[in-house]
Amino acid sequence: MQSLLQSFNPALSINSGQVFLWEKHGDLWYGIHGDRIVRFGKDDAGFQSFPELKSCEQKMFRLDDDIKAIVADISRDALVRRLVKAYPGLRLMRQEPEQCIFSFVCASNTNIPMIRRMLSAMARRFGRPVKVNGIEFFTFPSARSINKATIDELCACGLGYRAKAVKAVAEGVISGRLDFGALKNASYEEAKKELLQIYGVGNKIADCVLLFSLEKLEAFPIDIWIARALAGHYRWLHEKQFGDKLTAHQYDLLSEGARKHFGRYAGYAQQYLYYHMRQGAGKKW
DNA sequence: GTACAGGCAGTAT
DNA sequence: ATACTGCCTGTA
Repeated sequence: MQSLLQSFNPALSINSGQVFLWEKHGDLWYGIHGDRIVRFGKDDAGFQSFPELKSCEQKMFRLDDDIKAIVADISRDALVRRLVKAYPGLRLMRQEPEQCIFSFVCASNTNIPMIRRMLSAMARRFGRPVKVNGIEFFTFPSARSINKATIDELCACGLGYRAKAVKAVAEGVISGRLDFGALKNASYEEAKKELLQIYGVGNKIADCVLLFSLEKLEAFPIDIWIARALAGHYRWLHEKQFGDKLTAHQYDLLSEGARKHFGRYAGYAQQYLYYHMRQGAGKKW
């Protein structure tokens, strides 16, 4: 178990587009995890959360997963088998549902530096300041505090037209219409259907939330990069050839095909494919 | 200037 | 049902 934590490299997870609010100061990585700041370093530095929370790293880094069994399962695919070996520090992380859904609603039609900018601005404005090692951080704002903000205030965080969607998510959480506890217990299909009801949440964002925060490891989010990977390496999944843009039908077809092919841990496989596609592909950060 | 970036909802077929 | 289009904002 401990060796897994030691082999974790936050930079890989950030570049795999699953978390956005991690930054490196000196030799240490700091991350915003909901209402807490977490700190991660190699060896002696270990892991710490502020305020302290027992077993926080087990949860965050999914040390409760049977990673051996998962890797064995997804390694039935030859490409994934190769990538698992190539990127040993890459891990799927377990996020807090609220931070996760707000993050990915902001992620639509933009890029990682912009997402980071938006989320940081929201935290600075609506989060709580916390000093760790003399560095000031801001916790991720609660749905309640986001809901109290006006559309204009959210726009001032650089959200643009996404402000309306962020507000809709906050209202969903406050009203109880969006119940993450219930979604965790529901099946993948049921939970996805519920998420798709929320304004601003489509196929891709729903799958991200399901995979990263609602324990649906079969979820297989398909963005432009995964679509390219599927077109390049898994052409047989396609009914016919198509370009970069994904229609709803194509998304469903590919997503279901991928879940069938990669199995119940398809989401893990997706992380490796995504990271691989971004390698040397003109990253802008 | 303009193309583009990790989608979405609204509208037209 | 399926395809097309506009959209905030920042960068190359």
